[in-house]
Amino acid sequence: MLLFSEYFGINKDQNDLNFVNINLESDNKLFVDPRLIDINPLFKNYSNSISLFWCSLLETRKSKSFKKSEYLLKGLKEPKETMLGYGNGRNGKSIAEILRNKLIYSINSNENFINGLTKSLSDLEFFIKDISSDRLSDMTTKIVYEDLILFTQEQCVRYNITMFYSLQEYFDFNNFKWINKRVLLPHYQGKPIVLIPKQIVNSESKSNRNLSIFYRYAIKMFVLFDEDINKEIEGTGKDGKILAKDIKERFPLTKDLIMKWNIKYPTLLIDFQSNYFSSYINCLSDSEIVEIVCRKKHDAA
DNA sequence: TTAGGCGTACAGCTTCGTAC
DNA sequence: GTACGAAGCTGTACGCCTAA
Repeated sequence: MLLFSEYFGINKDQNDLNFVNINLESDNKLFVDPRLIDINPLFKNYSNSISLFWCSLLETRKSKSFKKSEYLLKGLKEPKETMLGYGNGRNGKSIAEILRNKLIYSINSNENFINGLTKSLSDLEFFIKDISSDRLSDMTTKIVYEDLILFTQEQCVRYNITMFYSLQEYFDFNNFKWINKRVLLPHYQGKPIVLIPKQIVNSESKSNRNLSIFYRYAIKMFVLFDEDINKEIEGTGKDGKILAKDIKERFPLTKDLIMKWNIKYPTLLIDFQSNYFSSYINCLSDSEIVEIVCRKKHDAA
């Protein structure tokens, strides 16, 4: 294991660094979480960029501009330079290559998007199959890539790290275009590195539990009180009371189901995010980040 | 054929409800 | 008030599908 700080001669621990002190020799199972960006005022710029990008994507649906949708999504390739997520560097699959058509189809046909029941990019993971923490992280990273490059350059200046020019693609919000530009970045084995602020990353387990939490909330706060649905179910509780487990058995968790419930209960997602989910959105501690980055040491052994 | 990535099942822990 | 069982929550491991 070779940490970024070790390679570049920074004599500091994760607690003293503003960025994720990545392991340069393998993947770091950390994910950029757009919800952490939204709640942290330090990253207002990032949050604005994500909102703007998301609104533009929805706008292409209204104007039926499929080519523009394709254009916006084509730049959301896996950012290998961050070395976060699954399998960076070898067989990483980009959102642009695999899911572009599915995303465009969903945005144009899914009632949750058509009727404005989804408010942000992060909601994609609830309603579109094959979109989970990793791809959401990739998309978010690419949308705010210019800011991340600037952040990396600031850190390099602070710690006196030599940077080299490399060609990087990012979204230019002034002209609303993907552009390729030569930018200065630190290099490891000839490859550029982009640093990620430590306050916006989450762990694999925390990122992947969101759908389950939403499912449970929907049952507890909406489905259990839905007389139409309850007519179909035989309760196993005392005096035939319908329990959450009865609902779960009758309606196993799928993204299609979540999509249907969100249409059936139009306030479900808003209630969930404003009243309940906010308590689950916490950034990782320094020790948790270190544990995840160092865990790879054991996996690789 | 291999490995990444997602979905899901399950184990273990915590919380809640009921009976005494 | 306490003990015990049921239900709920969270983290993790595994299986399946798909792309390289």
